[in-house]
Amino acid sequence: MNPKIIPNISVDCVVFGFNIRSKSLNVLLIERKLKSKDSNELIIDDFKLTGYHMFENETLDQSASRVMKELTGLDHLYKKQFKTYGSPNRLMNPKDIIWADSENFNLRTLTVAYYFLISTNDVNLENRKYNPQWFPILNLPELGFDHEQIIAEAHEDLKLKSLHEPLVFKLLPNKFTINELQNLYEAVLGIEIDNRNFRRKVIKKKYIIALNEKQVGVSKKPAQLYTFSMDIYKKADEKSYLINI
Amino acid sequence: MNPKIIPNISVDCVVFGFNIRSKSLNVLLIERKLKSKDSNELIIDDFKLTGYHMFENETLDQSASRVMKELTGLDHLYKKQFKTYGSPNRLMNPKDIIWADSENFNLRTLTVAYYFLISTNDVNLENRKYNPQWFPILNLPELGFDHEQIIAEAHEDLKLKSLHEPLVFKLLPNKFTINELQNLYEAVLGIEIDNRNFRRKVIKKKYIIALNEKQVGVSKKPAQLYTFSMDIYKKADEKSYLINI
DNA sequence: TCAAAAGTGTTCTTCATACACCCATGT
DNA sequence: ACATGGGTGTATGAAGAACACTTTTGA
Repeated sequence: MNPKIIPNISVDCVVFGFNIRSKSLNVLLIERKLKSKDSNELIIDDFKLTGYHMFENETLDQSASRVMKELTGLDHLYKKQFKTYGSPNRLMNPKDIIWADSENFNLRTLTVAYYFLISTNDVNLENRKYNPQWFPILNLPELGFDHEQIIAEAHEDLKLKSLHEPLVFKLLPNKFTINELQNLYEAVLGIEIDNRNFRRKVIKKKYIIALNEKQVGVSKKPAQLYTFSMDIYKKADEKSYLINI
Repeated sequence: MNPKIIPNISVDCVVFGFNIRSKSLNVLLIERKLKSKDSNELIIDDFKLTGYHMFENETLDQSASRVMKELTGLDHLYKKQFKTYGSPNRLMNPKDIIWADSENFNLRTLTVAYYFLISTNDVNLENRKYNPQWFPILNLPELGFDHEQIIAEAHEDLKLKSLHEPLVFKLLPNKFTINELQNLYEAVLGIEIDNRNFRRKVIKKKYIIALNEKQVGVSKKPAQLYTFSMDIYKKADEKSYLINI
């Protein structure tokens, strides 16, 4: 038996992936293509986020995880519900109307948006349904629906949260170098950071642990590897209430 | 013509009000009462947030503002959509089921939660429909549905945001004293702050402006009044990217 | 004159900031 | 040997943290 769909509620997933080599923060998108019935001409050819309708018997978090698993094959990723979009005219541009018509879905759909964090290293996108592709957040293609806005707001939330929670480690492999962490902060926040000051600050933290390991397979001086311990972080409970208004 | 209701989508409003005199952060609640059909005995007697179904032709923000206006008579208040609740069993305790039955509403309802910020000074709750009442956030009564959780998560979001945005001024009257601002921070964050250090820090900010006015009608030394200028705040654009992990 | 809250200074320590060169490694 | 990115130290100034008493006012 198929689960019953809730027709006017969907989830959309903004998947953020940090690429260590290109040092860029990326978003995972899928193609939205539609050919005209008569002329066989492409009348829609852009990209969109992955999403799907919610089922009757699942929570919002479960809906999001389900969509994500179908997209990447991965489970148990970090996810954050960050905003819900429900304007009656959020899907009112001509392409969106044609698309909704062809897919037979309700234009008065409310969508609950999540973002997911992952290291692009940890995903294999080959041979996946929907053919998902990474795009740098600073160089996104044309997007359908209100997905450009959704991505922008996800990014804002990610920035804010990154400043206070150890979120960014979800965007790195388990083992990482200090410079990779710095590149990540620079990509997420869109700022430049002084390397010496950054190292000093990071190395001082007890929950960032130097491993007895170095990078392998690099054609230069291999860097020291570190890991992040959530346990130690939680115990330390470094709630520094810096009122920063 | 009546607007058409979307039966499975609602908004709920957490109204935070700071009370200058009691120095406490409060939440606005309404009674949930139901009498048994036979015995005339109260079978439900607790409190809940205000909320209502969304209409077909409005945005989520409009729904929230509408509910809020009906509750307090006030318009154009600061509001923030912070989370959406959609678990299939979020309304599964016996009282909730009885209530839903009596009110004839769908238990599989997704609710989009907002919080509002206001100074209790600026609201007059007398003779309002629903008889709303303020409760200190540290001393809430028994709450129906999942509203205790919703309030807790609203408070968490408010705490986090208060550290980085000039949100708290929405909880004060236009003119306020330094000590009132300090009491507010203490109530919102649940911390104690050193008065001398706090004054020094606050007075240094250009967007906190000393007025040529003092408190009136107090039976002690009247305090200097200040106001917050959003314009100056925005221009200053003090985005100090203190990474605080 | 008293009660109540407003207002005020200093020291110490920590942390952010700015800045430029040598080092270790694989090729 | 060389190219590449890894790794290091110091000085200055700003701001946080700790701490107790005097002042002003209305009643």
